[in-house]
Amino acid sequence: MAIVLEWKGQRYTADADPEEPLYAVLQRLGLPAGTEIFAAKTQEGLHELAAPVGPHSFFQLVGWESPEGKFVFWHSSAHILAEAIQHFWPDCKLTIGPPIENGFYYDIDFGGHPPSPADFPRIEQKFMELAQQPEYFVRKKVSQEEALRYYEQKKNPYKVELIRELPPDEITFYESGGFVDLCKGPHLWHSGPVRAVKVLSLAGAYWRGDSRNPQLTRVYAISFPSQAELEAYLHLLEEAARRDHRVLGKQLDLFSFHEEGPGFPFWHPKGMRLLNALQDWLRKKLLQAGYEEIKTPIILTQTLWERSGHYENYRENMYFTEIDEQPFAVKPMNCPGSTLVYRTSLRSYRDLPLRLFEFGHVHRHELSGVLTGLFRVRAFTQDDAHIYCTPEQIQEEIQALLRLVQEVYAAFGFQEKEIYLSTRPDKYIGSLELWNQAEAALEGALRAAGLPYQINPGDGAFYGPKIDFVVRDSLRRRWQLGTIQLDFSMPQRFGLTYVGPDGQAHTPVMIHRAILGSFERFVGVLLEHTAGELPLWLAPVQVKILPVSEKFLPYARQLQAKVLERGLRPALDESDEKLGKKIRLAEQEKVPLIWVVGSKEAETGTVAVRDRQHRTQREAVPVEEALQELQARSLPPS
RNA sequence: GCCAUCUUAGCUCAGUGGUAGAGCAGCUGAUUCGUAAUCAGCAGGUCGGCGGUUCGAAUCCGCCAGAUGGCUCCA
Repeated sequence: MAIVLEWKGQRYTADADPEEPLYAVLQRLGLPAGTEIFAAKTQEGLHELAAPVGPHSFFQLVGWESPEGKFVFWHSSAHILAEAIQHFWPDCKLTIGPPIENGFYYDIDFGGHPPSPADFPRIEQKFMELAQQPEYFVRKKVSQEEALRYYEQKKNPYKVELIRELPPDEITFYESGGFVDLCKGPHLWHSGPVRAVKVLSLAGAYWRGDSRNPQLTRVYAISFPSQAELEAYLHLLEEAARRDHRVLGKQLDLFSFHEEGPGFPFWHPKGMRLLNALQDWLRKKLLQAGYEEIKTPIILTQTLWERSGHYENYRENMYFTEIDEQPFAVKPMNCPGSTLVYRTSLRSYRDLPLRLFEFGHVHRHELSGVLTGLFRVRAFTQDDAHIYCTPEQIQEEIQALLRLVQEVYAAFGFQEKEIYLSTRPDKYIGSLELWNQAEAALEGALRAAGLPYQINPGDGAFYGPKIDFVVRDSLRRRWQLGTIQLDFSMPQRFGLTYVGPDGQAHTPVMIHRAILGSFERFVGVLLEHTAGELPLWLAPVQVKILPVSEKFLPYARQLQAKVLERGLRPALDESDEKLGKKIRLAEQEKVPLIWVVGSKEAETGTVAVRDRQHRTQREAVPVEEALQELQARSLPPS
């Protein structure tokens, strides 16, 4: 039977017996079976090299370069990891060990004696020993009884539980070396290409992801076809660590955290300069886009939250207090406050869409274990807005929003983004008709904007469908930022109405939306994205003025005043240090522009400009010219 | 909240049961300097907190807090 194989864009044809393993065909063609080629894709999915050719007539061969190739590679690596661990912990109970985006893990019940990081080297050593034998992965179909007997004898309740849930005639074991594991595959033909491994970390993980279940030890690791690739990956991790916003926040003196307020960021002067630059820019942009700004109180009566449904659904995450013996709550969201503003006048359809934004400071009692720098805090400022409109206006509003979101992300250099449309869940409120109309409006807007998106069926909120935005930063890490959510519930709960052309009261649709998400989190993302090299329009210190000696301080102060007059952000080094030291410090602060002033400059009314971005130095630039250049380059993207 | 690890001077970190250390930063003095660290001196710590073991604890044990990596969560 003739089959076609594709490898690296080349097509190969071969005569194959359906019974013979795929690797035999590849070997006949002289293709690097098992070394560079890890598996094949057919119409039915992934096909391992050791499996018979079967009825398929076309095979797309995959190796390290493809996500599927990595998937198989790391899946097999997980088995080897388990075998290595079992060598040192013979009584440990294996559960599951899948490949993930970067590497793989294995969840193991060590029965109270888990490994420690000190054990990683010997695990890695044993792993490599096993991988390089090499081990061949052999698939075995077993009956349910046989499978159960095997794991009951091993006293492994986890595998027993898994087996009971599998279709009885689809249970397979994989054997590699002396190691046997319940697994549906697919796997490498053999472990030969696994030439480097790193055990990364240990973590607790609940059995089946349920916090009521026993906690297992998750061992994270990653493997590569070469030592060089492992090293490149470790360098990437180092680079990510170097860009850690928590480290940069300290180095650049932007913000801090304290035991006295876990999860509550303290913003320092330079952090406020950055935060304000960001907010000033976005505020202007929103006003231009037809929004109006509001501000609503931080503390509101508990009855308000009961009415909004937050008390019912979100109580655990709220902070409560008491005023004049009445129960109050600290707002975890801004929407109820916004609806109170909406209700202060009788709204006409002519007033809609009404776009109200609020840089709202919200407090949420996040679990202590999830707090992470600025990424996950207990108090943050959302770039929140609520748009009240008629159902007919949804699509146009969403289209305008999509344009706005694109513009905002582009301003920070986030080129790659992913968009997710989440649709009606099983439990929902509102009429089916309204849902269909809303989903069609969201999808229509995405289509009209020509934006690629993925659908998360059933992942919408109970009160409406939503669109989420995920950007990729300069290290290609993903960050969820903005969200657009339609809400049919809140307008009803708060009795919001508008008078239609028919003179009757109608219920408006509410669109909740955040573009940056929260300013705190966004600053964190931005710091990691830029490695702290903030663009001039955001830099806390745009220009640092360095007098060559104290004699030129008066001239330097004049310059500082001129920069301040233009609403820009200077800093002045008044220390009694030599110029070299001042330059060094300013460069470590990642200040975009440095003005050096000494006798020449003071006498001629000039500055010497040192430019970090262009790595240039220019002497004797007239002050006015330098100021104009600074101002021009500090303009935010429009 | 759960699991693991960590917490020493403002910062970065040494210090494995026997008198708390370094570099940077800070202060004082000298120096007045031209594009990535001037020199000298000084000061700075109930070793996260509380309790225990011990003749003796930064070091060993327990509890608490905070942080880090995960899990669960993120309406």
